Amino acid sequence: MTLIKNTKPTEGELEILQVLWDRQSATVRDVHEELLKLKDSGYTTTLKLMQIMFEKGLVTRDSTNKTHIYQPNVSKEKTQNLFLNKMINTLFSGSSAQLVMQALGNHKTSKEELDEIRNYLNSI
Amino acid sequence: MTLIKNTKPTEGELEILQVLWDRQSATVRDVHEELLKLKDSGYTTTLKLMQIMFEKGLVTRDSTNKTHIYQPNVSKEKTQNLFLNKMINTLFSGSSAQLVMQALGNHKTSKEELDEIRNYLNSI
DNA sequence: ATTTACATACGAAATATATCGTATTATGAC
DNA sequence: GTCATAATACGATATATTTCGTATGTAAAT
Repeated sequence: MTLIKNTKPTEGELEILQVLWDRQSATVRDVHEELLKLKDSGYTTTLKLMQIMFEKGLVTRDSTNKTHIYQPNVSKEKTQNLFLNKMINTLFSGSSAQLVMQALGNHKTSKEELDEIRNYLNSI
Repeated sequence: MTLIKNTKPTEGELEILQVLWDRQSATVRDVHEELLKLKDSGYTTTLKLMQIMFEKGLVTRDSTNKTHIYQPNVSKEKTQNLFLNKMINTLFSGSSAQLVMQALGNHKTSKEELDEIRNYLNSI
């Protein structure tokens, strides 16, 4: 498969990326054990997914040793924006403000977080 | 199929729901014509999707006449929250504030919208 | 050297989703 | 009534994604 960037990761791929973003790098077993905390699945399932992600260019890996070591090859920020923009367009009529207010309104947000946002707003 | 609420709509289903939310109610042809502005696809594709959505309970329909009239059966707000929460959890470590700031930072947001958000923040 | 423990590779099945062709039916025009 | 038009129903195929079994390789322990 050709290395195509800006490809939207699937659900399963996102779960794996989460782990890689947290740890910087990890083996298939590392990732798999982390995923087991969330859901049941076989080891080879995780392996296969990570192999596919490698082919897609979503991750890199060091295969000098028997046990490969994987790293994310797309940034968390870029990926967040990819999904945010998609969502803003398909569910919020293209208005980020609408999304923001909806997000603030329905998820309990702490005073500290709200202050943080105010500061951020003023800095723009 | 059993009517299961709180089911996460698929991509295609979201596109259709968008149209229904805008218009309150619409025929398959109405929806299809709207979708054609976005992408190519056959009429029966749209039809089939809407039939499936009906079975899932995502939409209702009035079938007294030959041409059925469809209505959304899930609210836009509920659906927005479904996706927002999912996204906050899987991509923003559970922090809505993080999502909000990321959304404000990368999508161009107008002065007016920013003011609107400030007002909203103060009203909490 | 053989066994054991893990690792990768890879094909195939299972599942979810999207797409479309065709048969059938209803409606209105003639 | 017949024909043309347009709608639904439904099965089949296509595509994407996930899951797993099995073969195989490698390294360490015995």
